[in-house]
Amino acid sequence: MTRCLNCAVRNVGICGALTDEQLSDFHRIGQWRTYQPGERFFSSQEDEPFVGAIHKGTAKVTKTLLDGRSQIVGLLFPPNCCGQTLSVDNAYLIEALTRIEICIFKLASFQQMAMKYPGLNGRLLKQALEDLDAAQDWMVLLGQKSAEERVASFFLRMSKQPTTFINDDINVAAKPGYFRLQLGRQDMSDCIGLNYDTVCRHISTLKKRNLIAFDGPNYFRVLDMENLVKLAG
Amino acid sequence: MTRCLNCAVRNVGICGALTDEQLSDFHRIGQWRTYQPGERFFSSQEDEPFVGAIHKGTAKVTKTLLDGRSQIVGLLFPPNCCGQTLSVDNAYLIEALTRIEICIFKLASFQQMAMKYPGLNGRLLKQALEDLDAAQDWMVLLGQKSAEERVASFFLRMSKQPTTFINDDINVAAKPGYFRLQLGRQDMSDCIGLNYDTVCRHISTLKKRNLIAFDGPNYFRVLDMENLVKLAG
DNA sequence: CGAGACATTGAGTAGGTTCAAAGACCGTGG
DNA sequence: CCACGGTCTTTGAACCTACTCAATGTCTCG
Repeated sequence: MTRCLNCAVRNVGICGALTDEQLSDFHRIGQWRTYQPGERFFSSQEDEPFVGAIHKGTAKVTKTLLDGRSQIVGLLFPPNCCGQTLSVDNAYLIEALTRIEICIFKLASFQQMAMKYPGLNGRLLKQALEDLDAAQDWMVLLGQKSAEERVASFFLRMSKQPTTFINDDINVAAKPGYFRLQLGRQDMSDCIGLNYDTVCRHISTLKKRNLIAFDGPNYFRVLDMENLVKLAG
Repeated sequence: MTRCLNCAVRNVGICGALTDEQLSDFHRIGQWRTYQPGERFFSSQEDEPFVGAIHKGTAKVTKTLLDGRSQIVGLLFPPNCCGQTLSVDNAYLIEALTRIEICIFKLASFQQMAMKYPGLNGRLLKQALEDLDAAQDWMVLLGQKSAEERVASFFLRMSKQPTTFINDDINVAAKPGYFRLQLGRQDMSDCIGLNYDTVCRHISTLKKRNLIAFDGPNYFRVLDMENLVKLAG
C-alpha cells in the first residue's frame, strides 16, 4: 500500500479517481508485476480477462495478419491502461519495449470495484476516448501521409511524449536534450506503415536537412521544430 | 416518449442500459433531430459539447489535413453514439451519408444522468472500446494491406454491416441480395487510403473475377465470400 | 578480435498515383 | 420523348514513390 501511495501515477491514472482510503481498498485486488524488454503480456487470447495500469516503461500493441505483416496499433506509456478490450475477434499482442512496471487486476474484480467507485469507469472511458482519438489521428497518417511526412510525424510524436525512465535505463548515457527512441527501426516501420529501408532513408534525409540529430541510433533531438512540423503535414 | 419506447435501438444502444421508467427520465433531456445526406453536424469545434445516439441512417467521421487530404476515420451506424470526444486538438467532422435520425443530449445533462444511472457510462465505455478495436483493425488495413486487399476488405466490412433503411431510401429499387453501398467512390477512397482511380480499378478487377457483382454503381452483392476473405488478407 | 544484431545506402522493380479522355447515369427542360 | 448538361465512374498511359534485394557499415558483447 505504501507502494501505491508513492506510485508515480498515483494521481493521473485510474487511481486518480480514488481517495487514499478508497485506494487502500482497491489496492487489495491489484498485483504488481515487472516485465523485461521483449516480454509479451496480455495477448488477447489470454486465459483470463484483465485490466492493467502501467506505472513505468513503454510497451507496444501489435496486430498481425496471417502472413506475418504486422502493424503497431498503439504505444503504452504511464499511466495508460491496457487489456480492457472486449473484442475477441482480432488478435493483438502487447510487448514490453523497455522494462515495464505494471499493476494488474482481474477484470471481474475490477468491475466489482467499478461498481463501488464509479469514478474508475469514468477514467477508463476518458482514456478509451483519448486512445480512440489518437488512433484516428494515426489513421490519417497511415492513410494519407507520404513516407517523409510519416517519419517526421513520428519524431514529433516521440518528442512530445513524456517518458519515464527506470533505474537501469541506459538513457543516462545520452547527451542532454536527446530523447530515447524506444523503438528500433523495425518497430518504427511497423508503427508508421513503411518499410525498414524506407524509414532509414528518410531518417537520413531529416538528419541531412538538420531537422533532427542523433547520438547513436536510438537517441535523437529535434533541431528545427518549426520545419519538422511543416514537414509532418 | 412513445417514440423512445418504439425506437429502433431501444434495447441495443445506450438506452438499453435503462428500464422503461428510467428511460422516461432520460428522454426529457434528449432532442430528436434529422439530417439530410451531405449535412454536417457535431464538428469538433462545435460551440457546445454533446452526445448523440443514431437510430437510423449512416454517417461518416472525417479528419482532414491542412492541405485538404482527408481520411474517413469512422462510420456511424445505429445504435452508435458520437460526439463524446474530449479531445480538442484535432478537428474532425461528421457528415450524414443517408438521411439520419439521431437523438442528442447536451454533454452536461448527459453526465448528470450518467451519475444517476451508471449503466449509461458502461455502455459508452463498451462502445468506445469497440470503436477503438475497429479503429485498430483499420490501422492494420491502412498500414499494411495492398490496394487489392483494401478494396476486398472494404466490401467485406460493408457486407457484414447490418444497415437500417429509412422510409424514402431508394434501396427498394435494388435487386434482392444486393447491399446498398452508402459511400461513393470518393468516400471509399478516403476510407481505405487510396486514390479514386485505384479504387475503381480494383473494383473492376473484383467484378471480373466474379467475387462481387454490381447493380448500378452503388448496389453490390458478394458472389464468392470465401475467396473475397482470402483476398482481404 | 570476431560474431551477431542492427542500421545505412545503392540499384532495379512494382504498385499506386496522376493526368486525361471517354463512358454511364440522372434530372431538367424543350 | 429525347436532347442536353452535370455529376459520377471507368479506363488507359506515363510517371514517381516506396518496396525489394543485396552489399556495406556500425555497434555491442563475449
